[in-house]
Amino acid sequence: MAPVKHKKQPPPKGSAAAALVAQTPAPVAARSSPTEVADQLHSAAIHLLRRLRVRDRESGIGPAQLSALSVLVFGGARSLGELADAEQVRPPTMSRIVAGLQRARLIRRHATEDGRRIRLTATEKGTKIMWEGRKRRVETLAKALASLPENERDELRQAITLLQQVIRNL
Amino acid sequence: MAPVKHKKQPPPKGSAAAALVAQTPAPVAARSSPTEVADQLHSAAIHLLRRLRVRDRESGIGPAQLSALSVLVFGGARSLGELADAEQVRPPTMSRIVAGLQRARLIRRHATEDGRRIRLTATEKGTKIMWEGRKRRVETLAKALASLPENERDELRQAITLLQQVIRNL
DNA sequence: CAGATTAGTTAGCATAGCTAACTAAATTCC
DNA sequence: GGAATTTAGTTAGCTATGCTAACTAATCTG
Repeated sequence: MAPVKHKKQPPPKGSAAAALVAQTPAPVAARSSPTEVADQLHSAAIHLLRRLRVRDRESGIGPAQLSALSVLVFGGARSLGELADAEQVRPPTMSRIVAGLQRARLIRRHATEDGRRIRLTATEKGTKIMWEGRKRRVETLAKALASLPENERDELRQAITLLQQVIRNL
Repeated sequence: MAPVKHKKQPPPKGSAAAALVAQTPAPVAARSSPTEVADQLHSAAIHLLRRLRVRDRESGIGPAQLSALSVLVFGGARSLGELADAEQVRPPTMSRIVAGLQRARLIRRHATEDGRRIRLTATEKGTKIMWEGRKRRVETLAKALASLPENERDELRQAITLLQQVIRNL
């Protein structure tokens, strides 16, 4: 990707690009206080997803629908309320997301014995699209990851395991 | 692409929470193929931000406004177009975000010699709110991070450095 | 100076988030 | 057994964010 050159600019007080990732106070002696790690982690997560989002758009499905669908595809069938919980979203929001997914024939609703609840499952089409989307996303990331030497990639994987623990404690 | 086997979880009887983080194949012999690392990283980033979003709502500012404001506060003044680039968003979108921020007195616009461009700066109020928001966010994360033993937290910090490189290569 | 380019805005559309208020089914309780 | 309560989902209506297309205004180029 080209680094978007602007013709002539009166330097806006410091390169715009520099501030992008370095949204943290000072790059001084790197310490591991929870606060610093938290800050950098938060920033990194934001920028990571912002980049990947671009690929996701190719699916033609909105991010919320995509994420909900992924739960159904990779996590299996569940009710609307459960899906809302999983996505940390209110029931009315999930209701609309589900309606959209159904309209696009990516999921199906089934009745259950409990007449209030509905069981949601991914369709063939939904499953297929999900896998393709994951493939695109992961391809992009994997390409960038491939430039790391194996041992560093291994460190990263190790750290992700820790990160998953941290997230569960959140 | 490695067709990693997924077993469909039969009954979603398990708490919805279970599937939240475990949207990845199997906790089998952990390997470090770019694909697997990419997949887990992507999933972890999504869930991390989803949790932190909750705290962000307390600021009463939307996520896009908050993110744009953070660039101005921590990265310094810049033009609307630059801000749009930084946020990976189209100019019309940024135009509206900026309008909202201005309406809330969190930023100010200034004329430049180039009559087409505007210079955006955070106000006192905007700066204050941003720091408070960052504090809340980071507090939440830091608390979770604090439950890690120091050496693991150090590993994590180390890995974030790698991650930042990866993101730049994205 | 005329035309092309660049910066931002306006209009109009879709998705996603929320709360409040509703319907319908199941459960509780007298 | 039937009324009251609780639970699951939907509908309505608001705001915020994303987009493209089409516009205005300023600058640059030839």
